Amino acid sequence: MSWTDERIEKLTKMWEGGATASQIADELGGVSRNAVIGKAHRLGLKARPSPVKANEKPVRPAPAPKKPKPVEAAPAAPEAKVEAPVVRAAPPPVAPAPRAPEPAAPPVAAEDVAPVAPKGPRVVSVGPGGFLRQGPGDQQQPIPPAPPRRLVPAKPSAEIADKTSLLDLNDRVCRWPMGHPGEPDFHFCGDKVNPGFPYCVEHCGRAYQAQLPRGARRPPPPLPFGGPRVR
DNA sequence: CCCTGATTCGC
DNA sequence: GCGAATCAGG
Repeated sequence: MSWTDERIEKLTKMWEGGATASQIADELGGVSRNAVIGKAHRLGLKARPSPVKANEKPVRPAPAPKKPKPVEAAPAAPEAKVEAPVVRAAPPPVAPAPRAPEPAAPPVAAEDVAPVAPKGPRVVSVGPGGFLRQGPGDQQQPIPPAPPRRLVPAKPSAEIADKTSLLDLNDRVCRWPMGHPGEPDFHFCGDKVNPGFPYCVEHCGRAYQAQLPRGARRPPPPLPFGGPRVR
């Protein structure tokens, strides 16, 4: 298989959409996960939460037992890089994993994104689109989490006709997935986004409150309404 | 073990 | 440029 423009485009969109290399690989077909990653890097679109890359260590002493690297003389500058904790709204995956076995724990790792003071009285804020946000003690009857995977299409009629495909995604349309990738009628919501968010108002309502279904959820995600997701 | 992405390097 | 092999963390 060769990297045609179409395949590259699909790879790019899925990669940026948060799909894993494996998902992309067997979605494209004919390529391995490694091929996808390799291509992604060559395209210059790396930079995504890597499980391995989280901590940045200048470790490069003896990685290759079989393929030693000849010379690497680089006196590392004694610069301790302290990454400021980046606060961002937690985005559910654009392309839900069809193979994910458990409905539990979709995207947000609480310790990942919650350097926020859990103090304060009732906090009820209103998002740009008008949807309400719950405060810490404000455990409103939790709407069932409803992770993106078991959604029934909200618009039964507009299935094939004007569905928003992966390639139709842009910064102005809602990226909420409807159905499962790979299925014939899989598409995205496609409504106009709630400004500043990757989803429309309706799905913002789901995306940003579904994360505290369990009673144990103490810290509600920071949710800076100023500017999540810069892109 | 499974998964993930990153990197290397022969082709 | 490509991707298997490998590494390394979760």
